Amino acid sequence: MPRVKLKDIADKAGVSLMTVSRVMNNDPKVGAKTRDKIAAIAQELNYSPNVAARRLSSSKSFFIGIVCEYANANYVSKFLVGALKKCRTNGFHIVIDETAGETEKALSIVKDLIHVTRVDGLILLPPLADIPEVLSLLKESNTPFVRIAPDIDLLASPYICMDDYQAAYDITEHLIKSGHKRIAHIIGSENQGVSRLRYQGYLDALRSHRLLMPPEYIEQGDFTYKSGLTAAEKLLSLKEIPDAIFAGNDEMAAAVVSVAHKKHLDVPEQISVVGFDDTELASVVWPSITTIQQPIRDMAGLAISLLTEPANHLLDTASAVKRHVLPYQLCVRESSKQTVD
Amino acid sequence: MPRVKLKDIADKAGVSLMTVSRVMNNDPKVGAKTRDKIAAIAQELNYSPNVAARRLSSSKSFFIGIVCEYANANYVSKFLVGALKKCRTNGFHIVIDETAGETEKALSIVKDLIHVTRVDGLILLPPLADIPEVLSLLKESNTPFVRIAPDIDLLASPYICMDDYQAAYDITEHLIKSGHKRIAHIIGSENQGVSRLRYQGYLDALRSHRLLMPPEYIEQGDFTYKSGLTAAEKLLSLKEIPDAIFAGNDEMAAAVVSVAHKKHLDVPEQISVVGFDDTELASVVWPSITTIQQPIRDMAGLAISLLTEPANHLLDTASAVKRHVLPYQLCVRESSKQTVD
DNA sequence: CGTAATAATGTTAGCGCTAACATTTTATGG
DNA sequence: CCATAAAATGTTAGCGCTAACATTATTACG
Repeated sequence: MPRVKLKDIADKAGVSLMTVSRVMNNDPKVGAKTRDKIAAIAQELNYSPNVAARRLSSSKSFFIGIVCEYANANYVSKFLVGALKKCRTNGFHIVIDETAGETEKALSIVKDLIHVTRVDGLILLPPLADIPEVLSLLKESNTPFVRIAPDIDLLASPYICMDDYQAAYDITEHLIKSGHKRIAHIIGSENQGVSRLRYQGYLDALRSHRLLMPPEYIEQGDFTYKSGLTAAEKLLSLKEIPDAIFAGNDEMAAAVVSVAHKKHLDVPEQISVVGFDDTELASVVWPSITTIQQPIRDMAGLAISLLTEPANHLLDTASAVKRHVLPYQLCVRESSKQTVD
Repeated sequence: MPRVKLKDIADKAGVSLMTVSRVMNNDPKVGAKTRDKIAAIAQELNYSPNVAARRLSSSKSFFIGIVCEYANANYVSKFLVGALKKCRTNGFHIVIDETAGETEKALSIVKDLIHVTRVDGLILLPPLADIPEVLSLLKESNTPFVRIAPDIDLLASPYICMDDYQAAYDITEHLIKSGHKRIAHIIGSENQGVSRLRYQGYLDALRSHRLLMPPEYIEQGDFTYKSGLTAAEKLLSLKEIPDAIFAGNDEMAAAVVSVAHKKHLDVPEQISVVGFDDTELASVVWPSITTIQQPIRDMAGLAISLLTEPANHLLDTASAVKRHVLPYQLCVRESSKQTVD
């Protein structure tokens, strides 16, 4: 069964194949009736365009580049899966490259993607969304790009993120509503915007519930397990220890659980622990950790849509929607006490 | 700078573009001199074929399918990165699909990949490498495929794996050479071949060093953190506790560390702990866990090579090399005592 | 040396699609 | 009702490559 092509649809509709091509590419100058008729036939015949032919005759490459720091970081892999799925349905392909920790490499990678691979669009994953040189290169070269969770120059490009502030607020409130009164927080890396947002969400949730924590309930971490251990040691050595700890991410939360066990504190009976990000770690350890799930796959899908669906005119700076905030999810697991009311 | 194409090379070499095409496709009927000359020019001009054109005019799809259980499992993501990298250099593209736990879906996914996406080759990741129905479907349809770490029907296709037995032997020997005398083992899931191989490697290493462990030093786990906790609780409650524990994977090793801490045992001073797989977890926790690193990216690269490089004649059952064993690496980290000699 | 077989290279016609331009149809307005 | 603009559709050529067949150069051997 040879695949159905434009000609087949054209014959069936009694038009030229060019008209069909126009419909497929959302060219506005096709009559409404013809358009509907053709769309219906295409649907009926289950047409899908031949990417190779399209690529050959158009000036597009149908490649989307993804640049990240470490390609096997957990969130990168989730992102990849989401991106590949979306691409599969619309004929684009993914090229991924990583800086492997050397931030300077970002510039040459992006250059290569633009000039050699000739990507039609680019996605910058954190923390690469915040390199000024890369941003200006992309703007100069007129390459459409989308950033994920950027922290600087928010008008430079469309970007996709989640509401870290609100999520932190919610998870703190979850602790409060479960009856906790002494809630500590371990802040993430100082130089990352999300750490501030999560901290602020925590503070504001407490304030709305008229709770006030002593300053020693706030520890500074850096998103690593080890920093979580240090912070937890301090928090759990206070005269009056917290009855809940909100760690800035899952790594640190896992460390808190580990220290609590060492001190023979039962989680969650004696102390609740919550994290952030819903990494693999959070569901793998025991007790599994209550956390905030970022919609990574959806972010990826949206990023690809923005770059590949012509309706989005990414380069039309004036009209394009810049900010896309996706919903998160609170995953209540075993590490936090359930509401008792 | 428009890309160099076959015609450019042909002109420069004074031959027809067809001859150049033949050289590019390793067609044997090209004279040796011409072949070398053309190859040199292609190299010089830095030619790379236009995949779209190739795809359009040949009968190949230049798609490789990857089927896995959970696309965001850690090893899958590493595999993907390796595969994408290799594909980038040879013009193939990846389509990934997942069964999401429903093994029955594997069959329909594979069917779809073969008949709708029309992949040129397929990669089955564990545990999907061991579904008899899928294997027979693939054989019937004459689709080249490669399996990663299969456990059944080893002649059904080429496959790529590492030497789990030898790696287990090595890591056990690492413990012995560091002066450990009482080494326990937590076996992985009963129904997975690798559990057996790792257990056997452990046993044989002990035997070569004339060590004998009491039967209570062997615990059965199932590769989960939780099963690791249970096993560790038992092992660390024995009258004479082990001075080292080799867990069948990192999840269980992390659980052992956690229980050891709870019992106020210092790792590695009082007890060494080693795992297997080198998952993210192993380097994230503290102390970081000594483990065996599987060469996942290389496996992916090799799998893609096997499927895409025509020299490999995968379908030529008689001649194809079936078994590819890739080297692993022992990653010595903080959780095991260093050799003192 | 000639002729048949074989090896090496060339020619032609598309693959399915889109850009660019050509043509036809429809709307607009005096 | 016709000229003119605008909208809708059609025609043509070619993107870079390969399959299939056509041709030419080389070798083998009686």
